[in-house]
Amino acid sequence: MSVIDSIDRVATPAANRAPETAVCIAKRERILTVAEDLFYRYGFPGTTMDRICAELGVTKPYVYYYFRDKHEIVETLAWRASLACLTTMKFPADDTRPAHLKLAEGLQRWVAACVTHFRASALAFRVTASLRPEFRAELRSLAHDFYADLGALMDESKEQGKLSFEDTTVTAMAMGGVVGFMYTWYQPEGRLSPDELVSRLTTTLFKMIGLRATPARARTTTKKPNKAHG
Amino acid sequence: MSVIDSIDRVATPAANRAPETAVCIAKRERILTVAEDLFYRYGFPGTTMDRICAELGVTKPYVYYYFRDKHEIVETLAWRASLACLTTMKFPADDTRPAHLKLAEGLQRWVAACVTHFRASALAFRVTASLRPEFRAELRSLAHDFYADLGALMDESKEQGKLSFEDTTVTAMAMGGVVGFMYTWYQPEGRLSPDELVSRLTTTLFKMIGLRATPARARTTTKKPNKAHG
DNA sequence: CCTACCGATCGGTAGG
DNA sequence: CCTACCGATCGGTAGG
Repeated sequence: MSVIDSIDRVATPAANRAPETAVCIAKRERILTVAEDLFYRYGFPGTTMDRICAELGVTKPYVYYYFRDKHEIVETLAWRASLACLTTMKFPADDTRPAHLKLAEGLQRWVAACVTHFRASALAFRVTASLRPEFRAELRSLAHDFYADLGALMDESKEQGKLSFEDTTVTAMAMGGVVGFMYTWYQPEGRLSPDELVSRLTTTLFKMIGLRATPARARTTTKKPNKAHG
Repeated sequence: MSVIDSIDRVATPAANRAPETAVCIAKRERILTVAEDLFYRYGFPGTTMDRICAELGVTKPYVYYYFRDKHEIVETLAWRASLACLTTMKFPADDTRPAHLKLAEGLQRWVAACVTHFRASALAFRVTASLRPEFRAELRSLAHDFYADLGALMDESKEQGKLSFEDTTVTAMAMGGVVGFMYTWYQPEGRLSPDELVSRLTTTLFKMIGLRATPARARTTTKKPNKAHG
């Protein structure tokens, strides 16, 4: 998969920098975790390298050992999230189920991925202007492929009489708004649990295309431990 | 209306600066037009005052004569757009139509306003981190009131058996995503005319809440002359 | 209404 | 001798 290859191109440190030992990877991930939260809260220009370092309790050369520059950090985050969200409409070649069943599963996965990665996926939209043009083009390409897959499944299901909607493109974009805009209002500690939110949003998407099916049980990958544990 | 009052507080120059003559207002508007396009394309931090001045063919003191600082420009733009989009669910006290008819009209107006102001409304979402906290709070308050009105109309219509949806808040937020996310994909010179886009998006919103009504003829206020003229 | 210029702060990197 | 890291400071540019 060329798509899977490209994550390494962005996310893997160059040979002359941090090696890929378990310790280095862990430190690298810690930087990413802190940066993700700061970028989400204060935006890309509003987050200084000094702030990231302060939050980590380290100095700048520490961070610059693991990342070439500030852009490599935000691009790694945005790329991971985009990859997680925008490959959910791909199915193996030997998957011969009818289109509307694949679509139902894909939409469910899409929503779940967007809920899980809502912080980082916000980056892909909000900091667009701060991203390098080449990287923006890659994100656009990823999104383009996703909407092509989504539109194809929608059209095929519609031809088979399983869906009802007016305009494929506008409806697909409208669905993109439903999940893509979530970062403006979603609060992980809010009224709904991640799984409940996924379920309700998936139901909404189904309704938008006239898909009559019950969403399967949601499965989100929450990094933080659940509140029920405390 | 306290809401209408507040536009002056933000948009009107202070007394010790530019007077409100027709010429001054026109110059001010020209700055806003140029800035809106640049902010939309390059973001708030990515748009330098030098760039705005270069685009206008003036020097910085010219711009600083009409605006106190960079923030006043972006806040004027964001406030106008937000006001236009987020007061569409308000109706006169003597409007005694059933809730679902008001809702249909309100949704239509909302979509039309978002299409018309898509550049500036993008600011309200994308440059959030760059806005002054007090101004962000005012935008949030405006949005809060809007969703309160929207939710009330939705609930009332639902009680009267005119609508079908699962969760009021999630559905309202999902609709917000449909129109709010438009700035990421809408191209004014694209396949659909503004009116066609408004019509299709309104249809999508109606479908999300099970509202069975035909959207009225769209009316968008496009500032640029239509292509059909050329 | 312009030229010239400031205080402050940014991302990134030198030597040790 | 290498890695991982520190204190100090660089050049360049932002808003004003």
